[in-house]
Amino acid sequence: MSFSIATWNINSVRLRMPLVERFLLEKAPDVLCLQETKCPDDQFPSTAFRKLGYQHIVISGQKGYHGVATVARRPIELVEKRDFCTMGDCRHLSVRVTAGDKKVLLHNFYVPAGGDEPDPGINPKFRHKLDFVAEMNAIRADHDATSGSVLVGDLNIAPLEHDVWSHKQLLKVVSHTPVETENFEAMRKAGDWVDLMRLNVPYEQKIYTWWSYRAQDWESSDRGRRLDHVWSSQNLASSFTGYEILREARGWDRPSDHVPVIARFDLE
DNA sequence: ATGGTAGACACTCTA
Repeated sequence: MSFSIATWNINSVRLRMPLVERFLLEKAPDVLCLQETKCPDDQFPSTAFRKLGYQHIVISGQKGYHGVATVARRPIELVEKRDFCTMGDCRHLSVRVTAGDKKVLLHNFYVPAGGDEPDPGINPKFRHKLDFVAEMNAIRADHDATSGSVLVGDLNIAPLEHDVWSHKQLLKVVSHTPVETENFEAMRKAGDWVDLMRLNVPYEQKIYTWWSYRAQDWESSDRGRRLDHVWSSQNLASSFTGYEILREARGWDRPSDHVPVIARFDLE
């Protein structure tokens, strides 16, 4: 059976519900993980999701900032909402979902952006980001014959040279500094995660999921970064059949600065 | 080298 998981930093789920509807109607993923919902739980647009067939909803939201939500066509069971760095931020939730012959533990992450100054000594937001990634070392790609793990989200780091429009020009820009990219890749490998978006793609090929709001013309300048990620355990990587970055969503009316990524699996 | 845009919420923060 086919099984698909989408991830999208929506930058206010209430404001952009029309875009979410369009996306779910066009692409119909089994599960959608949202980040930056900016919405307290009691104001989450659950009714709209249910009408679209996404009847199973797990949310971790707060007023004004951050917030993650996972919605699905099939039952999902909350596993954990973890408070990384004990800041009280809503930046993670994990659920369990059955797909074919596997029980999948699905993590939805929103890693701190880290501010502008890439110096943890003078910028507490950057310190927080590094601490958060360090704490993610505890999140492992657990799997056995009947289970697997997936980790998706806005991880706010573009780890590889061709995950940014200009490696050289971004080496001192938060999201692509060596301390971030090195710690990030070490953390991914420590957890035995497979970077599915790079699995069958040449190293030199550019991959972006985010384009700044500040560009005069995001499309022609195309100064993007790969900040959104889809990882899985080794056993699910062998069931992975491909993915899609919905670049066109960046050109929709009043868009998020991130676009959806949809990963597909074929399970027994 | 700089400043550019966007959203929430209530004036300034976060991204």
